[in-house]
Parts: sequence; C-alpha cells; structure tokens
Amino acid sequence: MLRDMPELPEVETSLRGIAPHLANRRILKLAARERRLRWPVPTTLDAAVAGQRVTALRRRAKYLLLELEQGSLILHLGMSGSLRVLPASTPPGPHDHIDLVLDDGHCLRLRDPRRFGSLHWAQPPVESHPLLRHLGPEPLSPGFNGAHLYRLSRGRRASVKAFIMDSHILAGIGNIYASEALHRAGIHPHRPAGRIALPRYERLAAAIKSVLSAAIAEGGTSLRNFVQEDGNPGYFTRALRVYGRAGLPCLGCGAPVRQRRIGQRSSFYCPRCQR
DNA sequence: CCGGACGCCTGTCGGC
DNA sequence: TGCCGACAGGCGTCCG
Repeated sequence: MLRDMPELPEVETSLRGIAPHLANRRILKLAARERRLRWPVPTTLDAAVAGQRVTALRRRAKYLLLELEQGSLILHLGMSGSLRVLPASTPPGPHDHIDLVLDDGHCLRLRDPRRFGSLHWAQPPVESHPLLRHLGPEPLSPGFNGAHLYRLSRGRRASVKAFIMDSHILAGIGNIYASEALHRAGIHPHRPAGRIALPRYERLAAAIKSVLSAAIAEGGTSLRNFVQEDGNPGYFTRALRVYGRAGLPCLGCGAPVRQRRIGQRSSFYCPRCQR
C-alpha cells in the first residue's frame, strides 16, 4: 500500500528520474487513452503542447512542472500515479493513461490506477496558476523555518498535524511525513497549533527538513527504475518510525504506537514520546 | 477567516 | 474459497 503513495520525496525522485530523458526534448504529441483523472484532461491541451521543446523540469509542492517554450504542464501524481520513460512503441498496460511522445523515440508514460492525479496546462508565469498561487513555502527551502510555523499558527485551534498538512501554510507535507516529523520532534499530533512555542516549532521545522531529505536521498537509489519497463518507478522502502506501526513498540521508548484519526486521516504517534 | 466534512477512485485486506 | 464491505489517501470544494 505504501508504495502507492507518492509524497514529496517520491515526486522529487520522479523528477530526477525523468529529467535527464526529457531535458531539451521536443514533445511530438500527447496521446491520452483516459482523460478522466482528478479533473478531465482537456482536449485543447493536446494542441497546446504539441511541437514544443521541454526547457526545464521543476517541482512545486507535489506538483511536477514541465516547462515548455510557450507554457507549462502541471502534473500531479495523486495517490497512485507513476511515471516511466519508455520506447514509444511499448504497448500500454492497464491504467497507462497518458503518453507524452518525445522526438527521440521515447515517451513519458503516466500510470495512475486510482486516477487521483491531474494534468493541467498553464500560461506563464506558472506560479500564478490557481493550483500554485496560494501555496506556502517549500519545506526544504532556506526560507522555511520554525518562526514561519510559529507566526502563522498564533490563534489557530486546529491540530498541529492538520496545520502542517495545510498547503497554504507549508507546501507538500502529506499524511505519512506529517506523522513522522511530529514523532521526531516529540510533538503530539492532536496539540492545537496555536499552543506550541517557538523552540518546539524550530524542532519541528528541522525534523520536517531532515525526514524529507533522508527520504529523497534514499530515493536516489531507485532512479534507474524510471527506464525499466517492469520497474516500480521512483518508489522505495521508507524508514518509517511510527506510520503504519500501530500497536508496535515506539523505536524511541518502547511504548505501543497509537493510531487515531485526525480529520479523515490516520495518525500514528507515541503517547509517551510526543506531548 | 477558520475548521471540519465530503467525494473522487480502485487495489487490498479482513471477516464471514 | 469466494464475496463484500471497509479502508487507504491528496486536495479542491462546500458548508456552518
């Protein structure tokens, strides 16, 4: 199950995996076998991208940005999306919904069984697109720190876990890494965000950065899977300390890890280490 | 503005 | 063994 969830590190790994194969390539055409993703992929998108050269690839939150000469493709992998670079003649398998056919005989192929992913066309500047405009800072950017979380959390009664998963506050923190970062920082996920002092937010910001960085570093070992036909592109075993470990001993103190729902999401935490 | 609930979708898993 | 309901999740949207 976990392998099906692209969080920020998986998106970053996907970016690094496909980037060498797409940089400076020209998109001959878009071939869609299924347009019903999170939002319908508009047919007008096909003509918008055809013939354009890929000038850059970037990530913003969990969005992959393929910058072309006249605009950008915004791609979200949703909960089950994955990308591979294959010979364009490779027969598509189940759930292989979209191909970007390149000018070197290959294609970028999107597989997404649950179809929670999405694909959008954006006129420049891509940062002004409605999906990106209101996003908070990148967690791995130098501009993100504990003071940012502290300042925005004053007066907020929502749980700190919901707070750090709010993309307006901080971009790209999903359910898994929210639990992991809070455990490393020793903060109880249910604690109201407005009732946490600055030093603890500094610990939390550092934990967010370190857990994401470690996961990205681990993802580097799987980069070659992006060009393997039967590979499992970009996904890798995570070193998780609490997520999915309900009832198992906390790796810090041995107390049983607890699972509760916050909002509609499963949360995992150690009731002894996290206050 | 804020916080919480909802719904999209399908593979997997537990229970009977 | 087979079936079927519950569950998982990102995130835009809606509602109070």
